[in-house]
Amino acid sequence: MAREYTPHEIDRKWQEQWAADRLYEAKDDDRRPKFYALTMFPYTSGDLHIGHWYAMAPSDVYARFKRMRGYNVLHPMGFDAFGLPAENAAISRGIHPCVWTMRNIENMRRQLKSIGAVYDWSREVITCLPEYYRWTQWFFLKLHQAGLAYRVKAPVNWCSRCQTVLANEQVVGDGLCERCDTPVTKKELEQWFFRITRYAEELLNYSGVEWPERIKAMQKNWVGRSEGAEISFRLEHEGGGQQEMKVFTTRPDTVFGVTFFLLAPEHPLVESLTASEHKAEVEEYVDWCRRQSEYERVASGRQKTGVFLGSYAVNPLSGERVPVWIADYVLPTYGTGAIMGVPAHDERDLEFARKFHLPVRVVIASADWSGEEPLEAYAGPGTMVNSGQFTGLSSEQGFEAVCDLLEDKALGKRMVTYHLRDWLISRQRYWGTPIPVVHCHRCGIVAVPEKDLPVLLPDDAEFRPTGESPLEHCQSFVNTACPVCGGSARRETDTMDSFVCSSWYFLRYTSPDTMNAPFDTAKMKSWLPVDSYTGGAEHAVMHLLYARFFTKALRDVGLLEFDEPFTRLYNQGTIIYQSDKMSKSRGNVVAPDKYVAELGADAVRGYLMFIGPWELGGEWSDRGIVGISRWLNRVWSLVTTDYAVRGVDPAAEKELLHLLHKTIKKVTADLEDFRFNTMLASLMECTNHLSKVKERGIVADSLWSDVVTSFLLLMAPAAPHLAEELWTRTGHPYSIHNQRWPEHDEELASDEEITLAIQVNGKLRDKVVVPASISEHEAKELALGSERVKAHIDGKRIDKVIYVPKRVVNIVVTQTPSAS
RNA sequence: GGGGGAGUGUCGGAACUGGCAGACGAGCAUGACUUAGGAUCAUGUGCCGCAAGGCGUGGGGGUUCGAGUCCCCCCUUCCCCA
Repeated sequence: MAREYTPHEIDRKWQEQWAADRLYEAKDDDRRPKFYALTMFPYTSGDLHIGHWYAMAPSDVYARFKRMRGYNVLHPMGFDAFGLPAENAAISRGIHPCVWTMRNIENMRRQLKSIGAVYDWSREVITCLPEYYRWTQWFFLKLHQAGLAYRVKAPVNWCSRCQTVLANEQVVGDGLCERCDTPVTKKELEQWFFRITRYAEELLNYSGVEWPERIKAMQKNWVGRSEGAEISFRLEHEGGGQQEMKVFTTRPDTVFGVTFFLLAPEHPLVESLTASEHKAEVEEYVDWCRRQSEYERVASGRQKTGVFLGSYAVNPLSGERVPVWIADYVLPTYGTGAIMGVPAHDERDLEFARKFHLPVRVVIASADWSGEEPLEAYAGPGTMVNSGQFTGLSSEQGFEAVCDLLEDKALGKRMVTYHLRDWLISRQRYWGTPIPVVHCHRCGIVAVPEKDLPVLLPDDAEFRPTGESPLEHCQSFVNTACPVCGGSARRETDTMDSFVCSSWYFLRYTSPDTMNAPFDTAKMKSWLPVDSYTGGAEHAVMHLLYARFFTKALRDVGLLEFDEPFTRLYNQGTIIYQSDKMSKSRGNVVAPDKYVAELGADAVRGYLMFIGPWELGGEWSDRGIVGISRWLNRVWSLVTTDYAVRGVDPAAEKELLHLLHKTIKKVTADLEDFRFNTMLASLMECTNHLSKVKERGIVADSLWSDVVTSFLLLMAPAAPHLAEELWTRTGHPYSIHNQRWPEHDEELASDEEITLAIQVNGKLRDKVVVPASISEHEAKELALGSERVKAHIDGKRIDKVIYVPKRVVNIVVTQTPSAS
C-alpha cells in the first residue's frame, strides 16, 4: 500500500544520492553538443531568500531540460564575495570580513543545495580567495600593458567630515554621506580607470546575440551616442593665453541662435577669462558650486545660477560677440566642459536666459511658429530662420551644410560623442582585489611582475570606523621594494571594484583548478560563450556592460576569440512581498527554508514558476503555494496507488494518447521559451485527465503505465525529487535525470476533431464539433443549416460567408428593408 | 522630461500569425466522506436578466466580416535614465 507523500524525506534522500553519484558534474570531454547554462552568482550577503530562488529554480529547470534533450550541460555556481557589506560587518560587529564572508558562503551553499539544482559544485568559484583574485590582478596587468588601465586625477565623492572617499552607493538620498549625513562634494583624487570608452561604438552592436530589447535599450541609453559637431569659438578677454575654445553640440544647425557662452565653474580657463572687476564674485560662486552635488546641479526645475566673467566669445559663423558666463548646470566631465547657449531651442538654456535677461533668438521655425519669442524652447526639427546664408534650409539640411562650412574653414568638424565614461575601478576599501602596482619614488608607477602575484590582502588589518581603507595603515602591506630598482616603494592601497571580479568568473568555471593561468584555454574554448545567461535586470548597465567590455578587451589582448560572452540573455522579474520589493533592508524577506521543510523543494520551485511569466516577477503569497503542493500530492497518489482496468474503451485510449502527445509538445515548447507557468498548467491539465481515466479504468494496463512513464519524464525538470522517487517506485532504473526527453508524435498530437465556432455578423451563435478534415464547403453548409443560426439569418440578405479553417464560420448578413 | 514594460473575473494569471475571452491555479458556494480539520472527492462560479437575450479585456476614437491582440489620442501603474 502506498505511503503518504513526505517531501522532506524524499528531498534529502535524493539530494544525497545525486551528490554521492556526482550525477551533475559536467565532463569536459564529451561527444554530445555542449550547453553552458549560467545563472548570475549571488553576492555573499548571508541568506538566500525567495528572490534568489526565483532566479535559481527556473533556470535550473531549463538546465535539467537541456540535459534530458541530449546536451552536455555545464551549470556551475559560485559566489561574488568581495564588497562593502563585509567591511561594514567588520566595523559594526568586529568580525573579520573574510570570516563573515566565508561563514555566509557556508550557509548559502547549504541553502542552494536545498533547491535540488543540477549545479556542478566541483567547479565552485569564490572571488575573494587568492587563487581567484590573483587572476583578477593578472587581467589588470594585461589591460595595463595594453593601455586599457590608467591612473588619472578625477573628481570623486568626498565627505569632508569623515575625510574619506565614498563609493556612489554610499551616497544616499540627495547626496548625503550614508554614515554622517554630511553633504557629499566632489574632490579631485588620483584614480584607476579602465578604458571602456574605447569600446563605446562596439558595445552598441548586438549582432549575433539574443538579448531582450529592454536591456539593449538601457545599455544604448547608457552608452549615449550622439552625433553633432565640435565648433571653435574665438575668445576675447583681457588676459593673454588661450584664444579659442571648443564646444560640442548636437545641433550645429542652431549655431546662429547662440546668445551666450557657458563654461563649467571648474573649467581651467575660468581664471584667465575672468575680468578683474568680476574676480571676487566669480571666486565666491565657484566655491559655492564645489559644495553642490552633481545630482543637485543638474536637477531639472532648479533655479538657474551663474556669473558673468566679463569676457566674450565670437561665433565663428555669424561673427557675433556673446558674453561668457559660468553656470553650475554645465559639468566639467561632459564634452569640453563648455556649451554654446541657444535659449530658443534648449530648455535649460532658456531658463538661464530668462533668469539673467539674455536675448532669445529663434533660428529654427516649427510649423506653427508665429514669429514671436516662444514661451517654451523648441527642440524639434523645422526650417532655419535668422541664419544668414542658411536661412530657408530644413534643420536636417542645415545640420549638414553648417558642418560642411565649418570643416571647409577649419572652424570645427563633425563629431560623435558618447555619454559613457571610463570605468572608475578604484575603491578606497579593504575588502577587494588589491590593485597590483607599487609607487616608487624613483620609477613612478610600477606594475607588480606576474611572478609576484597574487598581491595578498593582509589579514592583520585593523578595522576602524573612519571610513578610510585599513590598508593605508597596514605598514607590512604598504612598505615594499620597487620591482625595478629595488628601492623603497609604497604599494597601491586602492582595491578593485567588485564588478571587475564578476567580469570574468564565467571563464573560470571552465577550469577552476588551473593553477598557472586564469583558465585552461582548450577547456575555455570548448565551453564558451555562455549559451544561456539569466539573472536580474538590475545588472543591465553595470555588470552586463562591464562583462561585455572585459570580453572584448581580453579578445584584443589575444586571450579570447569571441566577441560576446553571453549569447542568449534572459532577465527574470522581481519577486515582491507585501507590495514591496523583497530585500534585507526593507525587512520583508521570505526565507525559503520553512516552506522547503514543510512542503518540499519541489513545491517551492513549482510555486515560483506558477506565479506568472518569469519575466514579469510577481507577488509571493503563502496561500498560492498550496495549489502546487496539492497538485504534487495528487500526482503522488495517482502514481503510487494501483491502477485497475474495468473495461477498455478504444476511444478513451485514443484520447489519452492524443492528450499525452499534445502535452509533450506544449511542455517542450514552453520550456524552450522559459514559459514555466504555462508548462505547469498543461502538466496539471494532463494530471486532471489522468485522474478521470484512472477512476473509470478505461484504458489498458500497459498504456496506462506508458503514459505515466512519459508524464514523469515531463515532470522531471520541474519537480526533480518527486519525479525521481516515483520513477524508482514504478520500477524504472535510476536515474530519471539521465533519461531522454520524450518526443511527441505530430499526428497523435494534432486534433482529429475540432470545435467550429459559428458567428453571425461576428457574434457567436453556435458551436459544432466536426472532423478536422472538414472542407470549406461542408463547413459553410453546416453553419447555414444550424437551427440556432437560422433564427438570426432568416429574412436577411446573406452578403458573404467567411471561413477560417479549423476555427470559425462567420455569416455576414444585412437586414433587408421589410414591408412590415 | 526621455526610454522600456504592464493594465483581462474576487485574486495570480491563460489566449499561436487578428478568429469560441477567462485555460491552469487560488478563493468562494453547495454536496459527499469525516466527531473534528488549513485533509480528500464531486459540482458550480465574469456581470445583468425568470428567460430569450444583452453586456463584458483601463477610457475614447478608428481599421476589419471579426479586435484583449493592429492604428491614433488619453488615463493609471511599475522599472531604467536624467
